[in-house]
Amino acid sequence: MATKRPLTLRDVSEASGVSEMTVSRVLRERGDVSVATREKVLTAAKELGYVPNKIAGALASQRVNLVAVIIPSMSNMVFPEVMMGISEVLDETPLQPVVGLTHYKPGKEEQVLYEMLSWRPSGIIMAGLEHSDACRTMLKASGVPIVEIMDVDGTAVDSMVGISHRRAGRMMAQEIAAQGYKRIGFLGTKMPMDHRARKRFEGFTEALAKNGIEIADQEFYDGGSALAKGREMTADILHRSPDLDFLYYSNDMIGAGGLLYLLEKGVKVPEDIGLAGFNGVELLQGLPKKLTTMDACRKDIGRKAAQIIATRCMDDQNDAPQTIELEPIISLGDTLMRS
Amino acid sequence: MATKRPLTLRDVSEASGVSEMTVSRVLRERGDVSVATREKVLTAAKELGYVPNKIAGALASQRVNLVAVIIPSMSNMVFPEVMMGISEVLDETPLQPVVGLTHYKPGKEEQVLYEMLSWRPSGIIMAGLEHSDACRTMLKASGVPIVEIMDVDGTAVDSMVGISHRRAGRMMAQEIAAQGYKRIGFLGTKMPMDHRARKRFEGFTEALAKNGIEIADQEFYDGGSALAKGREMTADILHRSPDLDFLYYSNDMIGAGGLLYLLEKGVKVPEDIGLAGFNGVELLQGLPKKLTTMDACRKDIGRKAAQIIATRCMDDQNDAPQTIELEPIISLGDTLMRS
DNA sequence: ATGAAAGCGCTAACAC
DNA sequence: GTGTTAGCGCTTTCAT
Repeated sequence: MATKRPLTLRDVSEASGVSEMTVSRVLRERGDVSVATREKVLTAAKELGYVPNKIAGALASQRVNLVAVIIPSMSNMVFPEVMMGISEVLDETPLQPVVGLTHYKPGKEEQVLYEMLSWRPSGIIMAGLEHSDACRTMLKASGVPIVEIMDVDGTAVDSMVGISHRRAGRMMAQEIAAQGYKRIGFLGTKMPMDHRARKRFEGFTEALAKNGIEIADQEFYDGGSALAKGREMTADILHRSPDLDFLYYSNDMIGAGGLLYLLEKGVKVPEDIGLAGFNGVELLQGLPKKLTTMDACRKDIGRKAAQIIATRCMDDQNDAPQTIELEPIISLGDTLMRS
Repeated sequence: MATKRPLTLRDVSEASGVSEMTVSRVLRERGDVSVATREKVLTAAKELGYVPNKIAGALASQRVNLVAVIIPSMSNMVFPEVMMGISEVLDETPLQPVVGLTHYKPGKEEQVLYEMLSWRPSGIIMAGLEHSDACRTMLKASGVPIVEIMDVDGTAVDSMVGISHRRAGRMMAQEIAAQGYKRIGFLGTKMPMDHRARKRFEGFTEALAKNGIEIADQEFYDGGSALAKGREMTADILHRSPDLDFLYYSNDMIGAGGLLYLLEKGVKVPEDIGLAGFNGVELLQGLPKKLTTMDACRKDIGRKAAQIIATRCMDDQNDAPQTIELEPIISLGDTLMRS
């Protein structure tokens, strides 16, 4: 089987005896075409197995129905859910998401953005608000709608939709302080580039301070199975500070590990030690006790972001930049005492 | 801020006083260009914030360094790992992966493939061996290297790399029978389109039969949190068939749910009941007991598939189709007795 | 080492 | 309702 030249419109045109232009119209369902010619064209195209060349189409029409989605990672459960929200909305439009991963590295982010922009997407959805100057410049120069997602604690290039992680941290601290916990430990990741985790932590300590409480101890991890790390870190921090009465985890996975560990040890949760995580992952439904956590409205964020892009691209309404702040929802669970 | 026309090569050409052609050469690092002009061009390009238009570039050069990766889903931990293997290899080349999701629906698969082909990718990596006739036709007509991954029990359009799921099922059955378990239950998903799970089940029952054992009971689920479903299903099947002494789960997540449930109930695992799953997810590291499972070599599959595509695209060696069968590795864990 | 001309496969804009 | 013409922004090829 020789490597064959891919089929072109011209091939379909010749096979059907209709001009290239009309073939193009039929295939794009644009403009009026008589039923007879339409049939001829469709038949010819199908028989040949013709697949339109979007590269040429995009160049000619100056339109690419692609939305660049730039996120840190796909492996921690949080972004797949955002993606679902995005797809749900874009599926109703001719737009298609294309994702690029940054792995929380600013350098990679810049590179991925450049790469994406070189395909001239119709819109951009990007996680976070902190980007290099180069990124901001490219974004502004792109001339397409941009939505920064997940976070609203900062300044957006264009639109943003997310939650306030500072506020989320404060809310959880309030809840914990209100239940009378005093000796609080914080367990998180070692990622300096995870700005949202950082903001949560800042809000958390700030609200604790207002209640006259200081973080008693902290522990950070890096890589490996989060569930296993949650166990280890919990063991370590309690070994070092046995008098802790509450553990705040920066994500649900390590929280779940901690919970499993404490339960095995026979520690009474939440009486002896209270626990809380962040994110509301589906996994938690299957745990022996429901971990107290906070839902970051991930799917909703995806939906809202996609909606902004879609209306701006389709209706071509050059809308003003929007800011949508969603309310993180606390899920009390069974690992925090309730008065 | 008026919507600005995106920059073109011409803009850089004018700004630097160098012909478009030479600018193009500098930007692509092809052909000899004097250091002086090179500097001029680079400076101008950076100052303007020029981003090359790949659409035009691809059309002119008839080359698109994109590899289409078509997989069912990103949310069950198995494909993200395959993606890592793919990226790892493609990162060393000019090729870039672009993923499309089928959600285990043949109709969607066809649609996604068509969409992808219309961008004229340099290669295609596709999960599974069972595709509609339309898909096979498109694949063959595409004229680019194709690697079907995950499974080798069947016929590939071109190359394939994966494990034999039938064999994996047989291996686990052997192990279970060898340990003297007799009353075996199977718990899986309701997905008729998950051919690999089906093949594992077939191999499993076949090998059991050779040992004079028949599946004693089965249970299927559909949607929801896999961990929670694992609990429910385990409760249900044991309620119905209290005499079961082994449970084989079609994936590790429901297996983990079952394990957690049984441990809470005070059931002795693996003495009273043995347990096994499939896939070797990282999560398992944090469980109270290590679930017996089988590693499907997902990352390796990704790597090998990407290598095939890369060599065929780059070195342009029109290599013959390859078949690479990887060995699934059984991980004995603590939920199966060991003699 | 640099430039000019001719397309790549399609669609916008206009004829008819 | 259908066809013609002229590009889209690059790269290839060939001159210089």
